[in-house]
Amino acid sequence: MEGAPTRQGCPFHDVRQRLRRVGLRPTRQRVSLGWVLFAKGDRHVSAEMLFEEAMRERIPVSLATIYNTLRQFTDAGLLRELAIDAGKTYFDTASDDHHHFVIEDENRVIDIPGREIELTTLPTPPEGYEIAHVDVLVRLRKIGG
Amino acid sequence: MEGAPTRQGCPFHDVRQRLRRVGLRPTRQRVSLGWVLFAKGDRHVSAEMLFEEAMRERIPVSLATIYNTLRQFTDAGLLRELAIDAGKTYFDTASDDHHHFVIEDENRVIDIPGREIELTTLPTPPEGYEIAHVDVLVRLRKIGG
DNA sequence: TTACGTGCAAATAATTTGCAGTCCC
DNA sequence: GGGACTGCAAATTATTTGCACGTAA
Repeated sequence: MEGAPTRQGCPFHDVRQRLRRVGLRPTRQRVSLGWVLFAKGDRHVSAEMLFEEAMRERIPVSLATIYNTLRQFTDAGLLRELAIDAGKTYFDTASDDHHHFVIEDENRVIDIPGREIELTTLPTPPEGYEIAHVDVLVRLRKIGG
Repeated sequence: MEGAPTRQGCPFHDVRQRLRRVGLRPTRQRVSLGWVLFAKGDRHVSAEMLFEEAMRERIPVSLATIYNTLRQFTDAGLLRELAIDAGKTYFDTASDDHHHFVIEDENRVIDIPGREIELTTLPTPPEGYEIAHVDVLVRLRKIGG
């Protein structure tokens, strides 16, 4: 287990691997965006937010490519679409099993660690359907607000 | 219980009352739309869906008014906005405490009777915030689909 | 009467798409 | 080299808004 030659620590390398594994060609833009999204733990981003972050990081990428990339990553299972409020789409780095606080009016999303919420019983799906995923959104408001 | 003089049964009358109670003038359009929305049990509609239904029912109303009315009803607490998929807004007749099945790809929403799902523990909100509402979305996919 | 509502069309916002040029394998 | 990818701008889709006219209190 020790001294193995794998270089897990290199985020760029990891991202390339990850992209290849899901069948996406690791291009400059995808690798850079993947690095922004995956190298810093869980993220919740909208296209606009990711675009601004990319600008700040001097990553040369167009807004259209941001949209396309977010969709491709989502289709590939690297991201999950978060339905927070209609009108704007958010994406969540797709770790298994956690839910979200959403702050009303502000557009902030905060992870709820998986264990802090628990469903006792899952409902029976209608005939011919199976459960793909369960989303729990806990909407918050400012006290006194 | 029997032969009481209240006329609970008259949907139009009920809707007028209801609108007045939340401070909305019971105009022709609002009463008609309220009737469509509230007289038939729980509903999940998008603006487009409500508009088409109104057309079928020969209710003279413009799409802009549908949007305005849905927003006004929501602000007044008669409806609740449902975050299903970004891109399109759905509204839910705001009964207390139930959750939703959402069928992937199709845009269908089905109520989960309140009792069929149960949260054991609610997570602790961050300092200064309180829980306004909990939404549970159970996403379904066709078996074998 | 008079402020509030409604309809229409134009405006805005978010996202997608077509196509010419660029880059990875 | 050749097909996959990107950027730009134009197109599409969902929703909101401004303003003249209609209508409930």
